[in-house]
Amino acid sequence: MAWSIAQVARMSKVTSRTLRHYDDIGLLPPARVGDNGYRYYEQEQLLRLQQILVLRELGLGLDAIAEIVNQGRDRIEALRMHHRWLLAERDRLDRLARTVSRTISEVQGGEKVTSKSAAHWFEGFDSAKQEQLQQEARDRWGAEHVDAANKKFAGTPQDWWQTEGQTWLKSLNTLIAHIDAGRLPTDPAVQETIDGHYQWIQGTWVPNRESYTGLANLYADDPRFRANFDKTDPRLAEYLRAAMTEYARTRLS
Amino acid sequence: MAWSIAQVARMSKVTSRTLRHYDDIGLLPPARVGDNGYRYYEQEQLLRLQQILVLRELGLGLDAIAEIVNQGRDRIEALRMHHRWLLAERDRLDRLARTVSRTISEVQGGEKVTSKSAAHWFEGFDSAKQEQLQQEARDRWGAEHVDAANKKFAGTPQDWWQTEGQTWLKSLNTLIAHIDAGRLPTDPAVQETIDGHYQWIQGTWVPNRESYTGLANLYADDPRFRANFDKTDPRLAEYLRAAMTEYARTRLS
DNA sequence: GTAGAAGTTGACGCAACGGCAAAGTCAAGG
DNA sequence: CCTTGACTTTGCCGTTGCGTCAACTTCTAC
Repeated sequence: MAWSIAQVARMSKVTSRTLRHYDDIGLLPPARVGDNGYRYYEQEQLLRLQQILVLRELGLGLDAIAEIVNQGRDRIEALRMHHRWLLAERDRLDRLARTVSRTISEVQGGEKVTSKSAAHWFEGFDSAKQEQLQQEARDRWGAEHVDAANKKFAGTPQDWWQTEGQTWLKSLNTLIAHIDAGRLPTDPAVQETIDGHYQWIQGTWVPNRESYTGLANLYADDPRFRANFDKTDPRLAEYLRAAMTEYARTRLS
Repeated sequence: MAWSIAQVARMSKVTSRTLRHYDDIGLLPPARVGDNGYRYYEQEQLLRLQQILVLRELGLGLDAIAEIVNQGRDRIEALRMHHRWLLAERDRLDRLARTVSRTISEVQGGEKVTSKSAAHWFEGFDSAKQEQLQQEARDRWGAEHVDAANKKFAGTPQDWWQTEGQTWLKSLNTLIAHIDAGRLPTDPAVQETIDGHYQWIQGTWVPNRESYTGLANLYADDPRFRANFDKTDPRLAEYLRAAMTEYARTRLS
């Protein structure tokens, strides 16, 4: 079923002016615009609006919200991530309340304040920064193509590794050869190997500098990937991180 | 001890530019300005800054924050109020997280959405409004003069009622006479009686329209006051509320 | 047809800073 | 004393995300 702009505004407590603004900037286009020029919204738009409001609540700017909302391909995963962010923010507010409690005690105690104790007065105010959440989302979706490829073969990470992963293994063996030859991760030959990986990735995902760097960190830090790399060669994970990070820095924006 | 602006900025994670802005608008003047023109802050200012940051975190505008921070005369009470607001906000974020959890379940269930179910998607987004918190603070301080007068006599609310309250009781008896005479709360004679109350209050507190209205509501809604009014005459509380509200509307700004 | 509600677009203003420039002050080292 | 770099000042401009308002169109009920 479809809702008019006023109905959506009432449900969501967002003004119709804001909804139009979000349409203007492409953040939340309506499902359709009638012959009369009126906007009509469907379930898909309401779900998207909820995501927007969560991220707005968490203090993100609209450009960051657009990026996160637009790039998510698995809605359930996105919602789970938002849920986790909300719980983290809830816990931060709890910490804030505890900071105020502590202040009450100190003021009642009439103690002389020092630089050290005063610093405690501001614990919890340093909220999750836009960049941190944005980066986490990028890391998340950077890993998505791996999950998607894994799902495609309807198997476990080990299955992927034994099949599609063999292509990737060839690249890894090349990297190991680079290591044995004493080449730095920044060496042009190493970067060419990484470029092969980057071209391969583009089949399902086009990362930018930040998200490709995020993927590099994921390979090195996530136990699933780390275990496989270490099995092949214990030097590999960190070498790969350095090489991919360099590639992202010099060739991506 | 005194802190420079950069030291305060580092402790509080607020930029020095913002601290200067707060000085400019009178929200947070420094303890003193040195001969060199530099701002120096003391414990008092840090405590005030913490309050400002709490209220900012809760979404209040700076003008509302100024009002709340400036009017509080009992710091401990103010901090307790802020603590309570933070806990309420924390609980709201918890509700938001639950809303997202519910959405996850519904989307996974693939159910068709109705107007009724969609409305649940936005539960928790309606945060505490600036006006609500402002009003609560005004109510709080509106009641403060009663508490202060009560403390002055170092007794219980009943003590106050038996002593200073007798002056107040005379006004109430006049109001009861107005009721018996069938005069509406808006009647000029009634308003003159309320004016007597207003003049009496000014000994300890100068309310504006909103805070005097808040006091009217406090008298009618707070069990301590309500019980005393009902004891005198069951018609009194609501009549007083209406009369004081009218007085505030027509004579205060 | 009329009136009021609902919706549109466009434009302006506001709040709360962040960033930057220009200039002054301070402290340490030569 | 001079120099340098860190720290601080004031003033000004721009940004972001709306809220408000005006002028106009569309819809619905009487």
